[in-house]
Amino acid sequence: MFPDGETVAPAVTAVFTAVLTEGPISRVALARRLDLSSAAVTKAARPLIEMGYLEELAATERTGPGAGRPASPLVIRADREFFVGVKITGDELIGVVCDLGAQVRASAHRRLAAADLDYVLTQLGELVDDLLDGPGDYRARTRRLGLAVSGDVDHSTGLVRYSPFLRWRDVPLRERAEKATGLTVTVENDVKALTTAEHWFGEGVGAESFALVTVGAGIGCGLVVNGRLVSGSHGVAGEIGHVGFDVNGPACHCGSRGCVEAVAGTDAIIRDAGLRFDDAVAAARAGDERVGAVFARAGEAIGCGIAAVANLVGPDRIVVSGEGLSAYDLFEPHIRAGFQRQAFGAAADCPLSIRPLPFEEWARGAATVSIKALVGQ
Amino acid sequence: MFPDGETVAPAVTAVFTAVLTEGPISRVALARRLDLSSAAVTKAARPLIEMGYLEELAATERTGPGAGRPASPLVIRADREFFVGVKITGDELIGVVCDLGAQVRASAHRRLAAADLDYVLTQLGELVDDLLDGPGDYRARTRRLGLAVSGDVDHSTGLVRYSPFLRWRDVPLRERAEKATGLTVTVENDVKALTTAEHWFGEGVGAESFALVTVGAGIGCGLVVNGRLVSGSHGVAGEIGHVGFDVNGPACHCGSRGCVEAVAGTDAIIRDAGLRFDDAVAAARAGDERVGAVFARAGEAIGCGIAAVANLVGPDRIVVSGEGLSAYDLFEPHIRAGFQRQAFGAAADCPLSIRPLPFEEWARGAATVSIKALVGQ
DNA sequence: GCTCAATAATTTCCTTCGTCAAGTATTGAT
DNA sequence: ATCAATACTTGACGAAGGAAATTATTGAGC
Repeated sequence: MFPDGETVAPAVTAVFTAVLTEGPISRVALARRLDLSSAAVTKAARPLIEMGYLEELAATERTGPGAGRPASPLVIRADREFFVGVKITGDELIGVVCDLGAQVRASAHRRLAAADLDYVLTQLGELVDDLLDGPGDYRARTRRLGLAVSGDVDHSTGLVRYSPFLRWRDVPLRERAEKATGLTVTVENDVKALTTAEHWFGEGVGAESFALVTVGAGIGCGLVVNGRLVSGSHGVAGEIGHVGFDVNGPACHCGSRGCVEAVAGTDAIIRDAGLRFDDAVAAARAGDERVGAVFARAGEAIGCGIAAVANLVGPDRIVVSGEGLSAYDLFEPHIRAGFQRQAFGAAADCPLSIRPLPFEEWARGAATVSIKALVGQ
Repeated sequence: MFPDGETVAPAVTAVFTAVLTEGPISRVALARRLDLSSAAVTKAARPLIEMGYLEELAATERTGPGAGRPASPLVIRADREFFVGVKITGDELIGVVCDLGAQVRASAHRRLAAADLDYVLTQLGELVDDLLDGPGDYRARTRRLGLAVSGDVDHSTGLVRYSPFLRWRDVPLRERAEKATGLTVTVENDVKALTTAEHWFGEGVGAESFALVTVGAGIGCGLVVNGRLVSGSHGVAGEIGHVGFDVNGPACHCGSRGCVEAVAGTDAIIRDAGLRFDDAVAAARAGDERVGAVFARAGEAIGCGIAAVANLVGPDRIVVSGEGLSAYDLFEPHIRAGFQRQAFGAAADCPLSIRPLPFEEWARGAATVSIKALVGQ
């Protein structure tokens, strides 16, 4: 962690993380929040301020009775350090530079003509150079790169065990990418990266448990329980797309029938509508009832899958997003209906945010993972 | 914790818990397991031995190369302290006395003529007295009572928020039961209690993540993720019974259709077989194909529900149990088939233990919760 | 303006916990 | 016997937080 890999006290990590995700926040508030003495917070904050990661904000408006010394809230110095995040897909690299507050400062992408490792690494190196040496002069203050890859990824070793889209097996991606870029690299599964981003910097802030559902070609889910990301012991977790919806439904590529993904994945919609995805969206928007019903059923299936998550782990809040939600307007009410139908008891009260995914969000997730690595988590 | 509520060092708790669940185990092995120095283990073990909770076993067979001082494994002194566990149902109290190793030493039960709190507490007091003052002389070495109740229970305050079967709402059960019995009381949801029992003393030992599925009138599920029990922020978690199975299936009491419970709960089987549950079991065993198909479909639905858990959280292992599994032979193959069908990728490799639930197991779960409370968790 | 109560932050001192490194204990092999 | 190997114990030390006193900064009341 931090400039030269020194280990730091737990309280320092805790304070940094809390300011990062919940700042600006005063020392007393931190002490309450983290169950520490205010003395401990003062001590933990000092080195962070000295290293330039935090700064004190001028006291602003008061909250309490009105008497007493006003708090001096701590905030991140967002431009203290920058982070590169790159999402690697089968045919494209999407890269961003984020500041410490996970705000996107620059972005770039490259089409990939192939998926073989050496070629991808060359392209990655060039993409990172483009980002860091372009306008903004980020190079000097950037040490870390986060990579987001779909599939089975061992975050702790940086090994890509298996990525179907890239057709990679047991690729030591961290090691190779560090050589190719000269940066300290962190590798994570793409959905988990996005989940972390949303948990630390998005709508999941402060949640003890949280779920992020991505809707697209596949339907996935990242899970935070008891404040920690769920990994799944066999490398499988969050496969909401293969929760059952209709035993008698259409065959799924997984071998079963009627999985959520077999009803609501992009391919399923193309199949049921008999149109390309964009055309189906257009038709439904134009009022085609038959195609509209396809989206309705798909949305309902997604909602039922989400309800399964709510029923099983009971998260504080759920965010639904993904490139499939470019057709947000067609899905949204049906996702909610499916969720309400299937959520049991108080699970139905779980707040559900449904919204399309901004471009670059996946790459921002990758950058977030490298911020998390800086903090040492 | 411990004789007089003193707080103890984290390492002491860790060592005690590890010996409890994984003993006999030597100090070096504990040090490796808990990522502590062997010196720390020595220091943590000492007070536990002095208080009589642990003892040293004579060194037995050797494992390594053969040279070197043999290890002296630490074990629990199971009879150091006893724990009462009582499962409270709408019409019965089932109580056990367990030793520190969660072995049942005595058991008793009482039918309940009503479910009103004062009456139940009176009966509870008498049941506890029967257990402690009967043969075995447990009274002197028993300080704790664990209570398992179905429904929404706040474990930390001992408040029963809502229990449908008992028709209790916001009952301060811990407080009242402590007055009625003179013991230190811990209250927990019944499925969570059973899950803890299995995680600490049963087939879940050593698992970082673990699921226990109970099959009966309702179908429930307890979940351990990252070593911690999952609570669910709205008091809902583990509602595997209301995972979707068949959109077009029979109406469920929850308002949806085709939930696992609506197909595989005891009531559903009675409905579909047109017979009382026991008669249906007999008919299926006698080869009645129509009734056999009812069990087959029910088992498959349960298997799909379990697969949803495996797909979403990827536990190290899953145990399926419950009073419904008195018809174990009829369910088992179909549960496995449904699971295999719906489990995605590596999730299908998750070990599945399916077995009927011994009588008293629920009460043993309640006792386990009080053991956990002793250890301070 | 001065004093006081209220709240925030800091300082100083101290306890606690766990590590390190050195030592003791107990074995099998030569 | 001696030695290597492994298990455990001891005592000195250091890092991390807590408690309580102290300083800082405000508004309210006079």
